[in-house]
Amino acid sequence: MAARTNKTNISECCAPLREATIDDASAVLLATAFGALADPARLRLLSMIATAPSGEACACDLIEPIGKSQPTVSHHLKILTDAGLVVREKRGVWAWYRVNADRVGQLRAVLG
Amino acid sequence: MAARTNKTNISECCAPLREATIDDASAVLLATAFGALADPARLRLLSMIATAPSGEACACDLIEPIGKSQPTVSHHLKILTDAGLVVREKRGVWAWYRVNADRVGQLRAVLG
DNA sequence: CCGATAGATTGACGTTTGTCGATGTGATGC
DNA sequence: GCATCACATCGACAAACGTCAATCTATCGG
Repeated sequence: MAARTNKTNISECCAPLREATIDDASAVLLATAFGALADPARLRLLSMIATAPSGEACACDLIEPIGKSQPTVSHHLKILTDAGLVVREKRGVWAWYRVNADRVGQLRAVLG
Repeated sequence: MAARTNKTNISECCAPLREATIDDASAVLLATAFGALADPARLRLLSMIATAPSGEACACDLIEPIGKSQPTVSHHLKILTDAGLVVREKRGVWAWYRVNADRVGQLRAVLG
């Protein structure tokens, strides 16, 4: 329940790892976020969305290049969305995804 | 076997996700690396090693704060080591770990 | 040598994850 | 209304993962 409610709670827990020992609660949130990046298919999805000329990609164009079934791709896109790494917008019959640069930047900052 | 042999193969696959669609082979390597960060205990271990005053931490000092058994902590340290995120040096009876800043920077660059 | 200690390895376990086929939902076109 | 298409959700299953107790391997101090 309510995956959408707490998906952005990482907002204030992004001090670089080297600056302070991370507490357990923040570690759990960050681990979930990095977990979203811990799959080849999701990395390629994220990359394909990020490199789309218009800045957004239709789910319909992502299925075939990934080489997985439609439910599987939908599943991966949901994980990326729940992690806040991409944003979904439904337009008509199609679902369009674009990268949430802020969230990606937060994870990047943790490694800084 | 030979986890140490191929742990640095990610060296040349670190173009930012937004610059080019990542190929499958690189995605697998990167996913493994991010997977090493996808666990709360490992994030805290990495953080504790990174924040150690001397730049390195003894495994013996990492077990109690993590609150997991010695084999479990050893297992997590192995995953971090195999992913190239930390370097292990055995001195006498003790194992000392320090962060591999280059590798962390590579992952950071992928999110750049 | 011998006992003690640090840490890695093994084996077993419950849980989580990735995957797919089948089905559900909601918009589009006729 | 009805058929169709894009996508999400469900249910099932195998593989991978996190965990611990038990054991093995070095190293050090007597």
